[in-house]
Amino acid sequence: MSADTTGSADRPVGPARIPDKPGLEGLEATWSARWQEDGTYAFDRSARPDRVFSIDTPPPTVSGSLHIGHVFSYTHTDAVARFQRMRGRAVFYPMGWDDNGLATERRVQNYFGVRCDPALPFDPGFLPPDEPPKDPVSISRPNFVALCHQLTAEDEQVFEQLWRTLGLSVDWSLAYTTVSAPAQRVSQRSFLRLARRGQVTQRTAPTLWDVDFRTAVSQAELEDRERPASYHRLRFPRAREDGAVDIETTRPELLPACVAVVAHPEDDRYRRLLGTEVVTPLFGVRVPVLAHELADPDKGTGIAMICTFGDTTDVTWWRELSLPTRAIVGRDGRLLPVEWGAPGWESDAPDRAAGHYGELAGRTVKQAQARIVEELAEEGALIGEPRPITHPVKFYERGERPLEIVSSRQWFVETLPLRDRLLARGDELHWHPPYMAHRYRAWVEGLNGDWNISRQRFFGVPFPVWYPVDGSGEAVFDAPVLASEDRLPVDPSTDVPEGYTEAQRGRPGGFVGDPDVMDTWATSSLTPQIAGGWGDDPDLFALVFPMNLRPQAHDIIRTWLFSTIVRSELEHDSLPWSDAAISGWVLDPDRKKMSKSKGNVVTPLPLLERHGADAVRYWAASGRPGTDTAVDEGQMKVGRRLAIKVLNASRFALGRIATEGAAVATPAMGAVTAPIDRAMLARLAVVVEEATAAFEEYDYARALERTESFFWSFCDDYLELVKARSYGDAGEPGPASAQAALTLALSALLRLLAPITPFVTEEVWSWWRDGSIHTAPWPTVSELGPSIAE
RNA sequence: GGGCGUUUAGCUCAGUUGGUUAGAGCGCGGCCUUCACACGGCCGAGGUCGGAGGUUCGAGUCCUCUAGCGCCCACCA
Repeated sequence: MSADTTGSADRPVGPARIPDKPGLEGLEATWSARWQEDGTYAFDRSARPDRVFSIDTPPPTVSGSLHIGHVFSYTHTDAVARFQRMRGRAVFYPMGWDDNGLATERRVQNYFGVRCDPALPFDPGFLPPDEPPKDPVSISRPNFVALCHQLTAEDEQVFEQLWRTLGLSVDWSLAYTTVSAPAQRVSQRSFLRLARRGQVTQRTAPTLWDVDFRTAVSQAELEDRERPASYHRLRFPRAREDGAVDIETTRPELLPACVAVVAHPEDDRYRRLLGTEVVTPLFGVRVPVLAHELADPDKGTGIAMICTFGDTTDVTWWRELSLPTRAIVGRDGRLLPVEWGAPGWESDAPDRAAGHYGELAGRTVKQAQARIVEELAEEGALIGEPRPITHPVKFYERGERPLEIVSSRQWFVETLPLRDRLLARGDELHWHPPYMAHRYRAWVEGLNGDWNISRQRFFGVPFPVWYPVDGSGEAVFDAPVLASEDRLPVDPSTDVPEGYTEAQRGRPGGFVGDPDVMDTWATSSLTPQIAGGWGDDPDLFALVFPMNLRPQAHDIIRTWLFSTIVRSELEHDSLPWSDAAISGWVLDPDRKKMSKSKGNVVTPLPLLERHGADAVRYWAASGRPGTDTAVDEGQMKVGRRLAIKVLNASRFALGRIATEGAAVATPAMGAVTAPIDRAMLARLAVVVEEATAAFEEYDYARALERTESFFWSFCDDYLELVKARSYGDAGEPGPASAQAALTLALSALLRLLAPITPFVTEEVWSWWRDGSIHTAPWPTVSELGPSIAE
């Protein structure tokens, strides 16, 4: 910065600092640099705990570009942070980057044209190709992870620059990333503590599985998509009696995995069949006819085939009816080989079963379905034509093919036993707006399984766990060796458990590392602990935790907000924060949801360049809490006009109240004598009260609306009157009262607007005041004069 | 199937315990370039507040029912 910023005492005061033609251009660069230099937003660690206001800032995923939705919700948080800071709070406002996880892997794959092959050895001299080649280059896991770190570091620079341009008042010295060593340490420490208390356990269980990414996913990452399907009516002969039952299914390819059929206990059509057996067509497998409440008499023929596993209902039936497992879908989504006649695969006609199944094995489920329908038709087991329907199918939210359910070994956080406690925490949390609490409650009440935190991926926080290898070379998964907390973070693929040497890796009598990484939410759910230095900086953590505010958008209530409450409940027996402020979505100008596939994503940088940060912030702050808001350049133009008005009105007002070469003095109490001035200040006092109350409830939009409304009438009416009075019209009160009132009003108005439009208000403040407006005290009614409050 | 939100001027939205002729901005029409502001100012037209019923002296605001839109959740036979 130039010399005039080095010390306020040397700067000229009064009107000399006011430019002749004030403008908005360049304010972002000037003031963001100045704030950084002055440490304007630095967290004061010496503050008493009750003076701290801590914010659990959402760490944006850096694998991709920021879109306007980020600008929208981060502006809301920033406005609240600025208000609290001016209220005298020591604001703990960090920024995090979520660089951990599958999103980063995908970006690295596309950006560099590489693919991770964990079987390859590390290549210390590897350099990525200049241009992504047509066929991806296979590289080792350590090389792949290095590229992930490299690219996310570059992305983070770009993001930080955007946030500075937007004017976020974060303390950049507190920045963290979710894949950094400290974050991994926190994540692994929490995992180990849960594991030692039995709150995270490992088990082999039916797992939601994405066959393209070849990883488990959790319930929170599911979404339903409407997909076409067909009811196929299959005829199952009875095993010992004459007759048959017809069963409709949309997944005939799972017939070889059928382990039972099920009807509702009250369904008279099937009651007499309960306890008997039927035989699967083609495969000749005898399966029992069972009763279960979940069987819906109105769906299909009212009797359903239970397969391991076609959907989550199958899992429920399989578990509650204690059924055997006949798994046929592999991790790649293709049908596994099966030895018909072997234990578990008994058949009345094993050779025939093997013949039919031979047509299916190795095919994808889709191909297998087409083939088995032909076989069923040839056998005469398919009754009538398949009947097309449309129904909801579960997908991984990032996936392209329907999820399968495969049995696999995974780590689970035991969330189901916590349900009641989690509901109580949801009631305890202050939601803004309050109705957002319903989404959390609906989610917790609908939980149907524990939280699977294992992912069969590469870039993420590894499990700090090894397994002994027995004499025959098999890993003993039931006897995990947990890392000790004092050596975290560890990577079990390169670090060695205590008591072993690297030479024993993978050898009989030796050990193997857990190959998986944690779900990205397993780490993101610890952002209050990561940002607060849990375990590493106990004084800081005690100061900031539990945090005051979790700001986030409503789409991740079931993931981030929920999982953060789970972790805090298990680790600290408390809420992680007292308040949650939930932002809406940004819609495109036609009020459609933005998505990459639709190509309607709006990027913020051109808008910031065109309208200025204050204007974009104004648009964002006009969107009420929790309300979906359309991108509206018209609103940004209004914001820009407001910012320009602030410049010009302030220039005019300061020209009236300052004298050449002298500072603008704070008016003496009682200096405002004229009724018109007192009336204006009285109205302003109401605005101060309303804006303060609104901000305290995180309603930045109401605060802005009240302030802005007053500001325009102040300009249009009051300033015009002052103009007339100052020009010496007869019979008007003298200028002293007007000058005092102008001073008080301008000062208060600038501070009321400062959380929303930080650049222009700081600029004007600098014309006549020392120090930053953003650390100036929030306006009060009493400062406007002793009698105004009445 | 259950739940939440929303419906006010052509458009985007305010309207906080029910109270005089329902507000703003954009857009539209008109006027104004003299000393804060043309990246501007001023003036104007424009709404039976989704629909039906109810409570009340009085309803955009409260209650019941109902319709449209959006979203969340739910076991996909």
